[in-house]
Amino acid sequence: MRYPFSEIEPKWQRFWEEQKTFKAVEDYGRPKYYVLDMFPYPSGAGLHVGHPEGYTATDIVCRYKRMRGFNVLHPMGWDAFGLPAEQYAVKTGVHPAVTTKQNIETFRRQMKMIGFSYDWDREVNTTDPNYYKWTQWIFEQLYKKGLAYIAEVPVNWCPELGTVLANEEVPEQVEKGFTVVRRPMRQWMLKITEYAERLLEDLEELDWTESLKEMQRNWIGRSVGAEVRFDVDGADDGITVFTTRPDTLWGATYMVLAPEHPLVDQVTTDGQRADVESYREAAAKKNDLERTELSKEKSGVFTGGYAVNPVNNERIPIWIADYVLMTYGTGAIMAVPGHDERDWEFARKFGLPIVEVIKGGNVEEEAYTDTEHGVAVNSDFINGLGYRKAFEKVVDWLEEKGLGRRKVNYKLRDWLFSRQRYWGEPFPVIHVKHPDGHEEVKLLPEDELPLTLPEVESYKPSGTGESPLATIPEWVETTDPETGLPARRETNTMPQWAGSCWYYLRYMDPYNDEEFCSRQKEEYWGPVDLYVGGTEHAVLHLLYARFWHKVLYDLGYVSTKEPFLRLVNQGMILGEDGRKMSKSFGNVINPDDVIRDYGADTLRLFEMFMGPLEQVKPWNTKGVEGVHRFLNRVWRLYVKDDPDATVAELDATIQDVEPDEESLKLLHRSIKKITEDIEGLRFNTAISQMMIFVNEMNKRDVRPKAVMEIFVLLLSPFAPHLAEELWRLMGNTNTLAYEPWPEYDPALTVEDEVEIVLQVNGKVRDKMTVAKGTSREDLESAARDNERIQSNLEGKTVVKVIAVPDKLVNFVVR
RNA sequence: GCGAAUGUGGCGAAAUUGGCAUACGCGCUAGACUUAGGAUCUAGUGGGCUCAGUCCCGUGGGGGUUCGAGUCCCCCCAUUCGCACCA
Repeated sequence: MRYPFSEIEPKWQRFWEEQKTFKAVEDYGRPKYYVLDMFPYPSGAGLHVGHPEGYTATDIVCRYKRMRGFNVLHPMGWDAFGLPAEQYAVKTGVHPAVTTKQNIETFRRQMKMIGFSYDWDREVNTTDPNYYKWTQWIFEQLYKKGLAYIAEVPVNWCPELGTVLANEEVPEQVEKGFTVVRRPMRQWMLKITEYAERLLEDLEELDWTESLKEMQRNWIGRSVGAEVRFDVDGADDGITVFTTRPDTLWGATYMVLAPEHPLVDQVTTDGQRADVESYREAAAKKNDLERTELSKEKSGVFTGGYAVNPVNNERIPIWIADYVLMTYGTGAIMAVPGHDERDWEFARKFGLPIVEVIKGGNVEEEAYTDTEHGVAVNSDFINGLGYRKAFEKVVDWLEEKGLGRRKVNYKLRDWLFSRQRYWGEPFPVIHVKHPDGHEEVKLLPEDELPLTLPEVESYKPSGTGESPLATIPEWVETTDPETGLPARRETNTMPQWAGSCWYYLRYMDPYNDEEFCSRQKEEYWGPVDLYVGGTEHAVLHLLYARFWHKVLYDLGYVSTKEPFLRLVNQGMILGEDGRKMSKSFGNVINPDDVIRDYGADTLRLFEMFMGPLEQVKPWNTKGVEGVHRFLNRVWRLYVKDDPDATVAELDATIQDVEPDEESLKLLHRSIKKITEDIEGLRFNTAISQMMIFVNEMNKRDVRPKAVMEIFVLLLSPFAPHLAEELWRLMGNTNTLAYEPWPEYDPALTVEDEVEIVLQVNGKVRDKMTVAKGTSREDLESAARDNERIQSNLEGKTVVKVIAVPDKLVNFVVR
């Protein structure tokens, strides 16, 4: 027999919705707790079982925190700009807003079916003009602060999609069979690099997993070194390189410029020009991916030019090679083949000299790069010094001579912030054409925002590399309201990341027409106390959002340096076959089916019971049945088993009696365990404890009502529908959502008697039960009286006795 | 190649500060109730043996520290994730 989940669940969902049980209201006197889920892109496929994993975890925490007296903010919304809806529009002509709306309705319906306690009155949608008005407004602040600029940059152009892609989007599209080529284009960029140091430093104070912080650190990629200038025939300013190993300057036997380096033309001699040109052309045709894929084999060409090594005035040849990237450092390096693996490979291939300047390895065999043990040789005034000292001495010397300076470099690059698409936020910008021919970028006045998306005939890319917006002259052509001069609107739109950079702020004050969020509300609700989402956003979304937050902080709009205090990545849920869930494997589990067959509470409970939240784990239908059996058992514990009953009645075993000692102890141990596990997000072990409680109570003929009532509260964050129903059954008239969370009595969580293990040489020989807190001495003498111990000690010499109260006694014998 | 994480029964997984390894669930075995069971309940379930014993082995492998190691230290191996010519 199954409990009637299909009646109970919709009933309580309706109740919560009608009563607005989970509406969050600013109540400035009460402590707040802000729990945030990464809002989804509402795809046409609907929710999959991966979504509810993190959402259930946060829902449990929210329901628990409410019972703990916190004013909980727990909102949901939609990251609804994006390529799939636009691609669909290109194919079918259906406006992306239409498909987006349908998809959102599906998502919302599915989420409500799982019983999540969101405050749906705070729902946000990044494609809503009332929302993106403020995305545009924040962009204007960035621009005014000098953090947004237009640059002609080589971009990843995808002809099939008719758009450029961000570096991080390239592999995904290439995998789908699209081609991606390099092509220079006018783009909006955001100066995230200006915040590199702070984005790195402030990671320290965050309660994020170490591996996540490490990913961000690697992405930012800080490295400390020096810039050094080399004199060059034909280049007045010489060539500046960045190096982290200025201590190896004496070993620099050649230089390498990136093929795109602006000085290549100047240093190239006529004799080498043809070779250099053809190499540069070949390099330009490759995208970043192809360049790295060919990394196994080094390539390059001699320019014919020479530079002078500033430390020893030796003439060294200048090469170009695509293993040097224009986008990092200065786009030029000094090559030290003796002590850099890449340079060593290159020197070997092209027969360039390799000089040892750090002692410790064999530079004929391989590059020696050990900075811990190596000692400088063949290096004039730093001979004999280790890395650190040599580094400092050389840099001091370079600075003194004006040949170089200390420098910190970052891998992080400025953020390519425009896309040639229709379905994104329009830039609130016009390009004013002045009579003298020059163009001026002007922001739209703030009171004219939002600049909404116009209707278009066709969603197809314009084909010129511009977005479909470029095909609507009546939208593009405008006049500057200030000067009356003709102007063009910006036809690029913002990338999908823009809307998700600040949505957590809008939830705090979603209907505000005057500001993106009132300062008072931000100070109350912010920062986010707990943020849960997938690892796929470990770097980009979280870095971009932190960047915007810091800018808003600098401008005085938000009160904290960081937006997300505690962050947890839930692990992916795999298919039953252990592979990633995918249509092509046919192993996708649909939450709707699970809810239909077993109910939402079962889905929630199983998602949490599978294992630790952060771990990757496979789905298992048998396991779903297992937790469903558990919930049925809970139901039977409380409800009279009467097939003819039309209304559920309390089971006769539940009696209003004084709880016995044993039940009380079980209850209080359970309260302790479950409370601590929720705080630590260890939902799987919290559920185990509930199972232990139920297994035990199942054996009883009499179940004290007071104990059984408290258990309902413990269960409620996990299986809220069932818990509400049982709560009502026990005579309560209101929702349990705001009942105080049960407290445990520490005295009832410890046993008065403990089992002591008796060991001889570390092997368990017997056990005995003694009063808790029995002293070492008493333990030892009791152990000596034990028969089995006596027989084991016979004929042996006791060398040592270890007695640990409440644990064990161990005799060490010879 | 670099960085991070993880390796425990047939499977998902537990195990405060080092102190009875395998809680809880799945699966499996046997039984009860049943016309029936893919319902429910009870018992059992790491491996081995000279098979009920005061036995031996056992947390990826090898060493070490300790009275005592899944847990601490060193060296390997495997898997997963991230980065990948970042000078």
